[in-house]
Amino acid sequence: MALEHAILVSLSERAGSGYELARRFEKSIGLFWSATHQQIYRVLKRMEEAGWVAVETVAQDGRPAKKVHTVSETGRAELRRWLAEPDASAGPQELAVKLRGASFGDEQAVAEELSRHRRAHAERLDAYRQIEKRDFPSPAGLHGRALHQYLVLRGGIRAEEGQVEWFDEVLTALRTNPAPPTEKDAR
Amino acid sequence: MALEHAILVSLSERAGSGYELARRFEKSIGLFWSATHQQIYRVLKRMEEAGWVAVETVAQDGRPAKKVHTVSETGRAELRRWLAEPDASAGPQELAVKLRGASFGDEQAVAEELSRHRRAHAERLDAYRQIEKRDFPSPAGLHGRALHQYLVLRGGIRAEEGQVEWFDEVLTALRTNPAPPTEKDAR
DNA sequence: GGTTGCACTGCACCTAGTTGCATAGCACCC
DNA sequence: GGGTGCTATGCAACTAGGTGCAGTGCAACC
Repeated sequence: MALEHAILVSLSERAGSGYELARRFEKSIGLFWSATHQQIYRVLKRMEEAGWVAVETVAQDGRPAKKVHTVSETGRAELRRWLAEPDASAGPQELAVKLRGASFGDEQAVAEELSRHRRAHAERLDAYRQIEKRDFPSPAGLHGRALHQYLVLRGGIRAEEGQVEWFDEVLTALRTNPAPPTEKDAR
Repeated sequence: MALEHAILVSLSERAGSGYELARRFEKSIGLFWSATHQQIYRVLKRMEEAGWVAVETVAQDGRPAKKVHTVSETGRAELRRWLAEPDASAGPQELAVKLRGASFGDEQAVAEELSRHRRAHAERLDAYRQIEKRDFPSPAGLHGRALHQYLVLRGGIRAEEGQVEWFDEVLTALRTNPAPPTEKDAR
């Protein structure tokens, strides 16, 4: 599930402890991605060992000390790498994480990845529609098993339509309002 | 993921070997549910031990013998139980399996389960729309990080809209063309 | 006659992720 | 004085699922 990268995005937005991350994942990010504190602690440890994050223990009064994790330069590089890397098996959640993290890497590369996925979903949608035409030319009178199968197919069609429309909305918006050039680009 | 029940539905439609199931899951069912042959073999074994399926080894000429799995009365009972059982944590795939298998149990109970989920998705959609109104009152000029976050939220909204519309299509169709009464009901 | 591919089963190992529990101090309520 | 609940970390055990590999026998291709 590439939880590592979701955490990199979240920590890039704001440094935090495992506990804080767990709470963020319950809310904003967790609306479309769930992770228990256990999983987060384990992944954070792995990321620390890999040098993606730096850890600083911060004492607090009245509560246990927390370990604040900050993304290191190595981590930033890894995030940039992952953002630009094509991944045909990525699902909507992964793509949402990539989009959400696009400003920490190359927005244009993320747009291209989304464009590739748009094509794949459009093809699948087309395949579904052909099945619909072939197997259910007149769905009005269906009932029982055939109706159920038809309705499941309709669900697939609706899901793919929604996906494709979303990709179009995203790609249009990114083209209309691209990220401002960074200092690096300006040099 | 309740692979057991997806297999029960598939085997109820037609008895088959592990290999055949694996190929079905690549196609029709696998459009929205994937499973490797390994996982299927393991689950079939478990189901056999639980008495949900009966196994018959069928010799074939020119190819290895296959083990044809047939759903037993215990398995049919389990499927009926699962179909009627409310499950708040069920995702679209699980619900699609329930719908696809509805004719092997109580169609009305499945409709009620779908109706419950419709409500949950409608509530989540509402919550998303409020976030949209509050945090992005005028999205036209957004760019960079804020734009990315807005577009992810738009994805959530579109997904929930699509879900709710699908539930409505299904519930309307089931109400308009309900399953014909079974012999059991007629008694 | 050798390679490739398909049908069919299964073992062994690995990864990701969940659940249950433990610890520990403080705050707040009754 | 005791229960509940929050912040904060972590271990141990379990489940689900994927990957890699292996064997058998036939058919079809070149």
